[in-house]
Amino acid sequence: MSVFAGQGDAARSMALLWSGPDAPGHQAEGLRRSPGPKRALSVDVIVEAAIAAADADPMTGVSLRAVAERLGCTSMALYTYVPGKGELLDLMYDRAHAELSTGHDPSRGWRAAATSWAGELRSFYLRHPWVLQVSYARPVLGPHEQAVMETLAGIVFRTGLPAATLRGIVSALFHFVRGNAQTAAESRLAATATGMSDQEWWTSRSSLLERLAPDFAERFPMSIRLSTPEPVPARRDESTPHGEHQADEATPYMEHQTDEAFAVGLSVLLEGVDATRNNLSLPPSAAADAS
Amino acid sequence: MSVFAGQGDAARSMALLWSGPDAPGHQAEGLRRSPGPKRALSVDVIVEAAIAAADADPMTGVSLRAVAERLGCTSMALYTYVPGKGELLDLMYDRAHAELSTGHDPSRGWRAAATSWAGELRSFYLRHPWVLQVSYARPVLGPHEQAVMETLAGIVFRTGLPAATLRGIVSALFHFVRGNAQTAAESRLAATATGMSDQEWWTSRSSLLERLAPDFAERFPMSIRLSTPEPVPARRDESTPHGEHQADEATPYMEHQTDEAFAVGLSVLLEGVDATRNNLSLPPSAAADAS
DNA sequence: TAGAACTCCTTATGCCATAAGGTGTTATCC
DNA sequence: GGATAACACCTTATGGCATAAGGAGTTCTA
Repeated sequence: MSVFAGQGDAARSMALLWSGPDAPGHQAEGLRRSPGPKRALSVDVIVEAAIAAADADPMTGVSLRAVAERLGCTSMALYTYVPGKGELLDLMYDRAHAELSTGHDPSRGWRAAATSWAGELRSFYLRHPWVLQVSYARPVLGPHEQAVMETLAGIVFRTGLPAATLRGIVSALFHFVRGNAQTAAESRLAATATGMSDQEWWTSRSSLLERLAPDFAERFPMSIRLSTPEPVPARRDESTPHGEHQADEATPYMEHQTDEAFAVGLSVLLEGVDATRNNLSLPPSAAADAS
Repeated sequence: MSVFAGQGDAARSMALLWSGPDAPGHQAEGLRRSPGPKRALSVDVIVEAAIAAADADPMTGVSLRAVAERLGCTSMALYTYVPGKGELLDLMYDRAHAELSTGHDPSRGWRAAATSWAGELRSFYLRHPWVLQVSYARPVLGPHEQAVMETLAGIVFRTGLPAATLRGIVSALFHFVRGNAQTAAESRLAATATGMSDQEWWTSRSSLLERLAPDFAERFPMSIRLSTPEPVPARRDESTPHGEHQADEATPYMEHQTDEAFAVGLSVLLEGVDATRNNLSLPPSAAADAS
C-alpha cells in the first residue's frame, strides 16, 4: 500500500531546493543571527534521514514519525525545518537524483548514450522505488533532477531531430523507464513483503485461474500465445534476439520478464527514433507517419 | 495526495472477479439458502458506488467511509461483502475496464489498430484516473482487463514478430500510455484542486526560478533549448525562453504538451516496431541491435 | 418454536498529518 | 548584565483512515 504521490506548496519547495546551503534553516551551525535555542537539526539531515527511512521501508510511504524516530525527536519538531510532508517529499526526490551521473561520453553515439542513460535511471529507481511515487505533473524541478534532464537533453539533441519531436521522445523514454522500473520494484517488494516468491505467486495464480475460469484458453487465445515462452531448445539460440537470459534460479521469473521487457522496449523505442531520423532525411516521397 | 496502490488478498480478489453473478454475495436477491437477514447490498452495487466515488474525487483515494455514505450504510457493513479495501480496489479496477472496446477491425493495418487502441486506453485513463494508482506488478487479472490484453495481443501478433519481442512491445505500450495519461490527468486535477491554471502555474514557477536560480540558462542550456518552442514567426518575442505557447484559452498549456507528447511518442514507438520488423526480414547482414 | 446462521451496528485500536498552544533557551538591545 | 523578544521544541488535541472485536437484531431450518 504505497502511499504518497502529490507534493506540497511548490513555492516553498522550490525555495528550499534552490537556495544555497547558507539559507536559513539549511544547516545546524553557521552564522546565527537570531535568538532562541540552537537548532539541533538541519534540513539536509532531515532529508537524509527521510531518504534512509523510505529506502528501508519502501512499501509503506515514509511517515514523519518514522523520520523523527531516526533523528531522536518528535515528528512535530520537523515542522520547524520543513513546512510539511509534501515539501519534504519534494526535497527527498530531488536529493536522491544527485546520485545519477550527469555527464555522457560524447564520443559514443546518441543511441549508446541513451541506452546507458536509461539503464542507469532504471537501476536508480530500483534502488529508490519511493521516488516513483512522486507525481510527474507540475514537477517541482530541483537542481538535481534538472541536471538529469539536462543530460538526457544533451543526448537526444545529437539525433538532430527538432525540439518538438524530442520532447515527445524524452517524455516517452521517461514514462517507459519509470513504468518498467515500477513494475520491477513492486514485484520485488511484493516478494519480500508477502514472503511468496514470484514463482509461487504465478503458479498459485495459474491454478486458481484454471479452476475459476476453465474456459480461459478459448476466451483468451492470443494472451496465451503471447505469454507462452519460445521453445528454447538448448541454451541461447538467437530466436530471442534481445538479452537472452539463462534460467538460473538466481533470477526469479518476473525479474527476468521485466529485464527482458526493458531491453526489448528500449531497443524498439530507440529503433523508432532512428527510423524517425531517416524519415526526415529522406526525400518527401517517404510516406509520412500515419498516426 | 492520491493514495492507493497495492492490492489485497489476490486469491479472494480472483474468486470475486471470476466467479459468476450467482456466486454467494454477488447479488442482493437470488436463491437464498441461508438464515439471517436479507442482504441489503451486493458486491456489484458496492463496486459501482466505489467507482462513482473514485471518479467524483480522484485526488484523494477512495475511502470505505465515502463508499458507505453513498450507499447509506456504515463502512463496516461493506466488510460483509468484500474482504477489505484492497480487494475492493481490484474489483473496481477490473470493472472499469469493461468500458473499453474489445474488438478491432482486422481490415485495418496493425499500426492503425494499435494507434486507436492506445488512444482509447488513454482517454479511459483520463476518465478514471484512479485506475492508474493500481499497481501493475503481480496483476490480479480480471476478465475485463484480460479482454483488453487479448485485444492488444491480437493486434500486435499481426506484426509477425516473435512473442518474446511482442511482450516487450506490449509492456512498453502500456507503460507509455499509462505514464502519459497519468501526467495529463494529474495536471488536470492539480488545476481544479489548487484553483491555479497551468498557465498561472508555469509563469509563477518560471518567475520563482528566475529569482532563485539566475544562472539557470547557463547551467541548463540543453533543457532550455528543449523546452523552447519552434520559432513561430510572430506572437511574443523570445525573451521568455520557457515554454511559450500561443494562449488560446481552449486548450491549456500542459494539456497541449501532453497531447503532443502522446502523439509523438506513440508514433515513434510504432515506427520502432515497424523498423524491428524490417530488421528481421532483412538478410542477416543487417546490424544486430547495439544494446 | 428453538436455535443457528447471518447481517449490520457500535465501539475501540492504532495508525497518520498537523493545528494550537505551552515552556524553556538564547541572542540582542538597553 | 539583565530584560525581552524571538525561537526551537514539546505536549496535547483533532479529525481522518482501515479494520479488529463483539453485540443486537433478523430470518431460515430443524
